[in-house]
Amino acid sequence: MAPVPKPSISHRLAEAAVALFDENGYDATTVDDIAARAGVSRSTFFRHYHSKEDAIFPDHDALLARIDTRLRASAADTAIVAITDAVRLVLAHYVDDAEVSLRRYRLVREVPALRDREIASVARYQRLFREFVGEWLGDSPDAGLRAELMAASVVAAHNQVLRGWLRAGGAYDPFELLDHALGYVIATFRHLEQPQEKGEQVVVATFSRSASPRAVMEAIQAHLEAR
Amino acid sequence: MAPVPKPSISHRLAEAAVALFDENGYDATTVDDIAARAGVSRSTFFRHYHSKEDAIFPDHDALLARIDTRLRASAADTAIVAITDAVRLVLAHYVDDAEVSLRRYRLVREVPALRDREIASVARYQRLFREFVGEWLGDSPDAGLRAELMAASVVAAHNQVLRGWLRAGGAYDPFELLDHALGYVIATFRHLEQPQEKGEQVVVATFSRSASPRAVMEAIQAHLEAR
DNA sequence: ATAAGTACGGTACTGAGTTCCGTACGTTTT
DNA sequence: AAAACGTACGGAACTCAGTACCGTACTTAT
Repeated sequence: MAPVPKPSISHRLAEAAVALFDENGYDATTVDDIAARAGVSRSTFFRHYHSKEDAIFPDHDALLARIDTRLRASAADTAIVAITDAVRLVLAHYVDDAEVSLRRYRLVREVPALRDREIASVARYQRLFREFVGEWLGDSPDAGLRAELMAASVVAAHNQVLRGWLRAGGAYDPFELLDHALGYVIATFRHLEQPQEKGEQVVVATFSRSASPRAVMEAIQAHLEAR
Repeated sequence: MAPVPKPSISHRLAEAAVALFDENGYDATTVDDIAARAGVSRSTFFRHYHSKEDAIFPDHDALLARIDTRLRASAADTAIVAITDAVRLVLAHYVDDAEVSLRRYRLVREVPALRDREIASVARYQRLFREFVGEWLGDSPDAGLRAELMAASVVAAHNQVLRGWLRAGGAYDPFELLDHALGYVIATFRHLEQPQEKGEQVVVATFSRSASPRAVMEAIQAHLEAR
């Protein structure tokens, strides 16, 4: 006999949860309702998901693990590539399941408890990036601060692109925007990281055309003294 | 008669909560315990705090309101000053009540529910900064992205300084470190904001001394075409 | 065939949070 | 002074999330 394509109980529970949340709202839906709709008992629900919220965020842990291995698999000189790849991995995770992502987005936007949960999840990604960047920067001066800023910026860039895509109903390909945003971030920190190797570079500055020669000279002098 | 210095019920409840959380842990402390210790009923607790967690974060709303008014009270050309002031306000709020902040930090670090709550609170500050910076930037290109990045960076800088201070047990004055971190952030974005007035500026670039003339020419051409 | 492991159902319990009612106290109105 | 009113608290009853425990069916290894 052809094996019946029996969907796993976890999937049935997740589907039941989303459907009921859509129909009746999050608060008005009890775990009993979800379990009943999925055709299982309440006990079974809590065996598959540790909480009612978990039924909507079933995959953050798995994705975090993938990000972690991706980051650890990179050499020091490809850290930026690794981070870019990792962020692209996260965005792809949403885009690949656009249907689910959009439904969840509408839900998360309305239910404070879910929004807080989402924010907490994002913080875990940020923490992962921070630790990775921290190791990458080693014990250079301000390494902790720079790691924090880079991680926050990378995550913020991703979130900005993702939110725009979600608000637009997933109507376009967000990866070019992501590359643009990440390029922005990388350019930002390249400016800051470059002074590290200043001895190897030509010092350059930008001035208004209207600036007086004297102001230009003062700025150059200030810059030379500051390095 | 001299009026007895009767502490408000809210204060008594907060003190009772913190004391019990310290003694028996967060999960092992029930709302009944807190109310009993404060000498009131369970009903009264929930009239003063909407949840058990609220008893530890009694002041985020008030601080958010202060930040909001501080930001709105600033003109466009002093936006950076306003943000710096606002962040300093937040840090001061922790430093002024060092005792409470440190106790809460130890607690929040151990209880996942409280940690998530704290993260969610931070996100609200970030949202406030983002909206402010967004209005400040108007509809310049990439305004949304830049606002997101600036807000995230400012908050990250603050958190990095605050966490270091908390980990050190509040043993030093963190405001110089905050100024340093914020200076870092401001310098970062100053580099990026300058190209805004590109029409009024001389286009300049930085190259390695080892770069071939051909590579330099290609980069310049790419830049000119991109603007 | 027996033993062990796993997955599910069912029951009972704790505790957070809500709703509603009653009451005491102080303030205003007439 | 008496009545009307608003406010703050106590208390009871309720819903529901989450946990602990036990029993049972079904599968797999030995």
